[in-house]
Amino acid sequence: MPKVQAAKEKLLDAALSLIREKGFSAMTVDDLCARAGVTKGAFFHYFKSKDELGVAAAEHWSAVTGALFERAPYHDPEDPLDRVLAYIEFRRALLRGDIPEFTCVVGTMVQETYGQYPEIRDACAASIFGHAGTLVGDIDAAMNKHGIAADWTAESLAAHTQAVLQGAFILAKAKNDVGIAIESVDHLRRYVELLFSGHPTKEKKQ
Amino acid sequence: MPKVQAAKEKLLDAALSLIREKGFSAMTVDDLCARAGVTKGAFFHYFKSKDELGVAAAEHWSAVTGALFERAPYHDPEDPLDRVLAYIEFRRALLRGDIPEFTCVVGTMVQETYGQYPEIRDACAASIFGHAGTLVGDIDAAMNKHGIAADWTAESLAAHTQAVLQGAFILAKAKNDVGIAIESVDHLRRYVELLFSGHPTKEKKQ
DNA sequence: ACAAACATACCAACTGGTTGGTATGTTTCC
DNA sequence: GGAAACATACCAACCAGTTGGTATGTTTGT
Repeated sequence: MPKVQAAKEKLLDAALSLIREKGFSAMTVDDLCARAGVTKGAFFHYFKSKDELGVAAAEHWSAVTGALFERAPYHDPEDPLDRVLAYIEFRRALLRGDIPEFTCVVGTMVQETYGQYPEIRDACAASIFGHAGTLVGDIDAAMNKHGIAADWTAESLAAHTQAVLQGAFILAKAKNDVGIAIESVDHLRRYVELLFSGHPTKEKKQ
Repeated sequence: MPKVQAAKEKLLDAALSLIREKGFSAMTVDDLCARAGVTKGAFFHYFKSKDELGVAAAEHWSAVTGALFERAPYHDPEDPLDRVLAYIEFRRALLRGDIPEFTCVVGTMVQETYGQYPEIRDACAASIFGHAGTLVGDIDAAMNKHGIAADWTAESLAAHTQAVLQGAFILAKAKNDVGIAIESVDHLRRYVELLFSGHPTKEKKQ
């Protein structure tokens, strides 16, 4: 059982949960080590500084969520609009449990770091907009199929879905209640439905 | 003329700008005193703890923004839907300058404090949902006038506007660019228009 | 009217615990 | 046996909060 880099993985996982619970600034290196069950020596063996861990945590988050969304079932529908709506429904279904279980690590972290740690900010941006980018293909296909010529782009709608989700997390934290977040996601779904309603698909309807 | 409570006001104003710049946790009491131009003694004369300042800062933010929105011109239109759309346009117009100039203090603060300082969280919630509450009357009136019987409430739409704005701030911080926030507000405006389009007003149309 | 008593508004220096980070081991794997 | 993977011990700077003060009002008793 060689457990290569076991401490590093444990530290990164601990970082994700601690950032979700108390944010990046309030999370101390000692917190991190305690939760990971390693010592400070291990921490600074793998990370030159707390900032560097922040960047690594954002990248770790991208990897973890990337895998989750890649294997999620919302890609299955044949119709691209159905895939977009299934994505939103999937995000809605993820809103369960306590708040730190469903909120976004990089959304939380970027609020505290955008002005002070540009490298963390950029890693968070890569995570958020990288994920948004995975939606662009489906939105674009839906726009084409439904013959939509709009003053908005697939990219901007994809980004908007992330804005709604990030904002929903903030409202849930403030109200200490998931329900308010679910309602915003419902508004988002309704918005996408309205955007594409009244635009029959190219194939089915002339 | 020893300016009654001059230090307290300066400390609260300093808190608003510092929280917007670096968040609540990363802001130290020394930071606050330096920016306010007072000493630590003055700080602890007015606030028992940093937590208590957090609560006071949220309330101060409520007062400042409350006054701003109360005297804003978006209340002028006679049609309630026009007032709602004018509010969104007003929020859009506020998205100018550097990021700390337009982002939301309580939205930032609640992310870091919701799990550790329930009193700060509640003060932030009161600020956010108190402001959202000022929209409910207009939305309700618009729903009545346009004869809308929906599976959503005026309250939930009002909250959703705040979710979009909060999320837009996060995206702007991540991308270090206001533009992405403006695009989300445009999506929000389009959503409200779509919700009420196809529902002629009760008076004008039969 | 007036001073003693008290309250408010602040300041400078200090404290003990915490923080990110380092220096120097010891163990584990190939 | 040698390097990577940790652990132990420690430090200087920083942190929230305290102490003990001064200066300037305001209230009260007479």
